[in-house]
Amino acid sequence: MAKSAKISASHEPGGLIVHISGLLPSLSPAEQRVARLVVSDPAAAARRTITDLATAAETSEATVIRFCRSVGMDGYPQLRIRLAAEAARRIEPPDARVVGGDIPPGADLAQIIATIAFNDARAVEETAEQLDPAVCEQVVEAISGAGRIDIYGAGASGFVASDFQQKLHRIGRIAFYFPDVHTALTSAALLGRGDVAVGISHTGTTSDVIEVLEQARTRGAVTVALTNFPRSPITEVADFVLTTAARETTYRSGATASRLAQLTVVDCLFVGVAARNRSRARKALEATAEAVQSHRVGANRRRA
Amino acid sequence: MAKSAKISASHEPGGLIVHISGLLPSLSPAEQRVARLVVSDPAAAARRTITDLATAAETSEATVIRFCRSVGMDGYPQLRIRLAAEAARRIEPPDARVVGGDIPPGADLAQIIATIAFNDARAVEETAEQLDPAVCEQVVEAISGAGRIDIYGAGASGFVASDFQQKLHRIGRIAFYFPDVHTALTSAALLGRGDVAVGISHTGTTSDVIEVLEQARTRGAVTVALTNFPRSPITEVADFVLTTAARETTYRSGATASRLAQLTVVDCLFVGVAARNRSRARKALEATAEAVQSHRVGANRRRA
DNA sequence: CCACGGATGAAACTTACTTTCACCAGGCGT
DNA sequence: ACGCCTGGTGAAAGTAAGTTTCATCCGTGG
Repeated sequence: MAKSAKISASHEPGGLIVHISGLLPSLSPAEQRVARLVVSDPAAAARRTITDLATAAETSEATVIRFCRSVGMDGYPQLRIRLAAEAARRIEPPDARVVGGDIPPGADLAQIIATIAFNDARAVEETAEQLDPAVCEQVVEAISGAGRIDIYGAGASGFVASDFQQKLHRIGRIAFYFPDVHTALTSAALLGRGDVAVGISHTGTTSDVIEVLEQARTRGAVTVALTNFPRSPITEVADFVLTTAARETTYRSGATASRLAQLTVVDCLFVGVAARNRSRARKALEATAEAVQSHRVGANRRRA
Repeated sequence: MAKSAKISASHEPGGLIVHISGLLPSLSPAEQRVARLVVSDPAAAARRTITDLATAAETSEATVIRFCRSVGMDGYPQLRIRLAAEAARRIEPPDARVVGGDIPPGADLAQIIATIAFNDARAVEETAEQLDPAVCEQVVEAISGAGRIDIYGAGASGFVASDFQQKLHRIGRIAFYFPDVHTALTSAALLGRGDVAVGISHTGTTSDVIEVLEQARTRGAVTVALTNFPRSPITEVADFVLTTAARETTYRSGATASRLAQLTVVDCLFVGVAARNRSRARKALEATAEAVQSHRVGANRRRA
């Protein structure tokens, strides 16, 4: 009988499988049969019931239990769980993800999905990593104390601008979004010290947005730019620059990754502002949530 | 009736945890208590016995079993094993990241940013993982061959709907987005066989969107739902159901993670459709890009 | 107010797991 | 060679875990 079982069992380093095959020779014949089954296909073993496994190993349940104890487990259920975990962990490698930026012409949908998700998630993560908390802090402060917040964005960035406006509005801040240049310019002309103007442009070259931001600045408002390119023209008219980190390659997947990155930044600012005044923000949010409640039908329910 | 409903239950790719949190709202109160325990700490749950878990969730074993069945498992042992496997796979969080859904009151901006980005990125990844390529394929096919595509979405989901509309429009598909119920209903009434209607609702309970989708369906259009909850009412009026996997916790970070997830799905569909006819799509995209060129100022340049 | 249907837990029941124990085979001292 | 000991083993008993059934409760709508 393996006397060392107890000892090494408590340690049981690296993988459980490795551990088992290590002390395989020290096991009794019947236990070895069990061990071999387990080692050769941990996942399958995890799925079996003790009786099942015993039968497969041409032995009795009692021996399986003994085997469990021999390898340092409390009992069969524990072994089962450890086995499942082990098996799951070693399935990873065969994940041939399509990491390359572009999508090959012959790609099937599954590949497309994987690629897009990868890039999108990446854009979000990398954006967060390079965001300067200090700058964010200042922007949050400016917005928190602003008399009024104007948000500009054209085309795709317009959605983000609009989203930001809605968010701020929902927590009781006075925010506006202008889809067209003329009303935006008009509004910017009315800004003053203590107000904030936010300009969103992925490329940083959208003349409409730049123009409006410039106008706002000359009126004394704090200007904030959100763009992917830290040296683009829009940064020249902004007091604070926040950048996204989407590395769009082709037109193709196009705006989405950058959109997500922009939304993430907007969300950070929003939460930052909301966090400054929890109770007030919470109250406002609850009120707005309640307002749309009547437009919801009976919640999720069991299907037959 | 949503064909994919049953499938998605048995399909249940991606993460089991994600899957569970998706149908959390469709569970009964007692089952929800169990679900929350499981989701919040899968590894711990895997270690518990059914009686243990039941006690912790302040309910009976019977309810735990019911919960197992509700999420598509045969019984408790299977759940346990899957849970263990799942937990093992997500060895991810190496740093003391604030992975828990919520942001602590005292958090500073850097923490907030990290948390948001983490959750956002996660939502995107997990959404992609659980997306059923087969369903996507069918939706892409329907859209590719559609005479006309109507897209509905209210509030936050409206942005996504609008984004989708714009994307499809840019590659030459005839797509419409309606911000209000009445025009949407009017339009839906004019749909017919060969047309496609897409309804977007995070909760899946937005009555306006459901109503419009239903209308579209009775007119013979193919209906597609995009929601976070596979058993929500909207799925009952959809021929195809696509789900996102954002596990929003509190109001707080609120809509953003789900928004990103929705956009990702939309992007996948878009690319899928575009891929069906590369040259035509490329040409359309180039034309539209050129159109806005005059609104850009001299590209990125060195700062003084 | 009652009928209805879903949600729920107590208890009965089944299955899985664990322990006990008797048996067997081989080693070994006499 | 004979008993006697020892570790390995499975049958069976015992215990705990998981599953089903069913009566009850509670909110909903007629």
